[in-house]
Amino acid sequence: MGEGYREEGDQMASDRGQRKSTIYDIATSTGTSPSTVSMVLNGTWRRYRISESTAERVLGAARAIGYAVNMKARGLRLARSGLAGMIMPHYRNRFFAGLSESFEAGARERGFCPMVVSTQRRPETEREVVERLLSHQVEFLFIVGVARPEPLNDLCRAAGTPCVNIDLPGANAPSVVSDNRGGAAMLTGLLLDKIAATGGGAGSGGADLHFLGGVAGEYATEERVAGFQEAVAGHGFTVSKTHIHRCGYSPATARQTVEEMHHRLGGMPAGLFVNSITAFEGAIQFFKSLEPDAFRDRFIGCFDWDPFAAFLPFPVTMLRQNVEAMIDQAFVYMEEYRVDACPMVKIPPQFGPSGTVPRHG
Amino acid sequence: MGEGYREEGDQMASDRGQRKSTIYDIATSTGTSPSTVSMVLNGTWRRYRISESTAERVLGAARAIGYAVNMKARGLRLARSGLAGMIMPHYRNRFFAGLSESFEAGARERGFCPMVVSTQRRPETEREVVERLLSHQVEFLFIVGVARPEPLNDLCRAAGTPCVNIDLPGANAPSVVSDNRGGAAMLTGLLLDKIAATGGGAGSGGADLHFLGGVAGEYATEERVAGFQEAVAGHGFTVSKTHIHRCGYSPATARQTVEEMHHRLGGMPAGLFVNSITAFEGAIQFFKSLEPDAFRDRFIGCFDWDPFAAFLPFPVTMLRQNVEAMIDQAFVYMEEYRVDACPMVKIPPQFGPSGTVPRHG
DNA sequence: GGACAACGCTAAATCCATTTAGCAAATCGG
DNA sequence: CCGATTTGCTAAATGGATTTAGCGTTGTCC
Repeated sequence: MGEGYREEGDQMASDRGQRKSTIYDIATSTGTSPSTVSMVLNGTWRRYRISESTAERVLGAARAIGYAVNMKARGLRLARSGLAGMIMPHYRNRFFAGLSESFEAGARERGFCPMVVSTQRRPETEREVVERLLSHQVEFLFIVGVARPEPLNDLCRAAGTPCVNIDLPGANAPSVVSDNRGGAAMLTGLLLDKIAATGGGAGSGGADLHFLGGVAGEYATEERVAGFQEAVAGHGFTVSKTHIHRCGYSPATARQTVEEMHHRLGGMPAGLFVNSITAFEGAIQFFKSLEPDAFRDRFIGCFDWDPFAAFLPFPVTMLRQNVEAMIDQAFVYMEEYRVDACPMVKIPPQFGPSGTVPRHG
Repeated sequence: MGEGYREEGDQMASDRGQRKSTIYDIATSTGTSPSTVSMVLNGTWRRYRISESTAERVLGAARAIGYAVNMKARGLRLARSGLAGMIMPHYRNRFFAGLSESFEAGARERGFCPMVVSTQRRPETEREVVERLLSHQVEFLFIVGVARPEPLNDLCRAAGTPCVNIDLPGANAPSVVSDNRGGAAMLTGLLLDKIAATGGGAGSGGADLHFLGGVAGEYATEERVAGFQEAVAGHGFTVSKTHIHRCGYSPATARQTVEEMHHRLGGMPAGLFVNSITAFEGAIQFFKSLEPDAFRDRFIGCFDWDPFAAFLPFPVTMLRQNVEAMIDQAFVYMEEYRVDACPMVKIPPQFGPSGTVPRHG
């Protein structure tokens, strides 16, 4: 074969209607060759001594028909897709929504088209989506909030695609997580201070402070429990295992757990450390049934942030994970990616609301 | 040219390291041709009389090297990218988060890889992102919450890509929106009934019910104002323009507006219709400063839903837009897309929480 | 035994953009 | 006026998967 581009004879291919226009169309209509068109559109034409007048002619024709490059073809040729992938459990809280938006901004800044897909925490979906993204040749992949990211890391490695774990760490890729332990210790310390200031809290050496939510054995939960216990011990209290309720993340079980706790104690504890916004949602479902007075001198902390939770009828201290810093770090890891290096960094969370809107990108 | 696939002589191309594996690799390693491999991997091999044993051999080799099809190449050949695009303002509320997740589930069900990109309501970003998605050959595009979608619709039309507007309608593509007018009338009626039941509300023929938030001239706002007024009139009250505060969507201005209103009235009105969750966020910033008693026999409604807002220290009636139905309808429009038809459908919103988790996909 | 079908597979064109090697014409130097 | 250079552009290969047309071999049937 090798007839190159379309010759005279079928000039009017445009009557095929909705076919997308290509550089061949532009070449025919301007009486030039596809190479010329490609060079002009890529801005490399000066280097190949295409004349100013030809360049203008081509550019004009391209604009006239609203030409847009076919990234499929370009990507195939250049082995660069221009796609940046990220998977995450869902978008239904500020942490994930913020990660998503920061990622998109960062990807766009770097000239990629962001591709975020949610997987509803289903391992099978996670795997399928990663395979899909890889087959679309994403140039790197951020894996957010996956309990066991190693199989996904391996998939990426097999495809030669850099990846970074975010929120939950994994052994087979660089990981960026919140400083769960430090943050939990900080929040716990703050609650203990508040309790102490009101003169309450110490019953027979143990602090009247409970930990609610999370999954036993899960990285983030155990880190936070450790920070919690560390702070409790640091304040001179003994640590009681019975004060720690790893009841999962679902609002329903958190609600039930907090209700039972309330029943057992005959009222609210002096302090409550809630491990996530979803557990918090469950807790306040129960709180709703209590008198406002039940919260006098009671202090609640939450390792997550939501604008509405800040306006509840009792004081809540919220920890906001530093979404922007996490994403920035993830990009750094991605840029210096080597298959053999799997560092892990812990980003300190911050108190209070502060904006979740990412940098403009 | 035309040497087809790699001949003897460079069998060991695999020493090039990280190159992704192709059907040519499989063909060489199994002693077959790329065509055969392609047919086997696509499941069309029986139709072309490939023997069972060859098929097994090829399949085995593919699995062994972890072969994944290159969607770039396939897409180029088939003029089908397998990509489904959606743009939306952001993910920071349940409405958008829900749309996003429903879309992803629907796209996956239909065999597409979803590609959701947020544009922060910046028209320039919207345009850029749409161009990008089109150049990646998305097979259709959902455009969510864009004030003036027509230029984007035109871009899609030029590319021969079907698109559907969601949340805010546009003249140049099918549109799926909430029944803003009907929903607003429903919510307004409910507030008026509650007010009437407490015996309050009627001051010199006008209802003591205010409308807060939204942008003058914007489609959704004006529809909701119309529904609001319709219901007020329907209850036998005269409609007062001074009760309608289109103060935008930002929490800050909503807060200020509601504060001024409170000052002017010397207290809370009997009813308050809040036009969006962000305006609501601003309003409760102010409410926080009031005594709980200020809300006795006061009724608040919000044309949006958030799980936390439901647990505030005063009753709020929330309208939840029917995200799943909207996305379903959008897929229907997409499937029966014709460039000349631009229908619009209004999906009734619903009271109360109900889940935002989309169908499993 | 010769025509024909069935079988099992492959060659080659195609999708579109990129890029290197190189061709023909114009210009220049001497 | 001839060889050398510059100018302005094009041919053709490339990337990976798909798909139609068709090739060689074996088996069947009259």
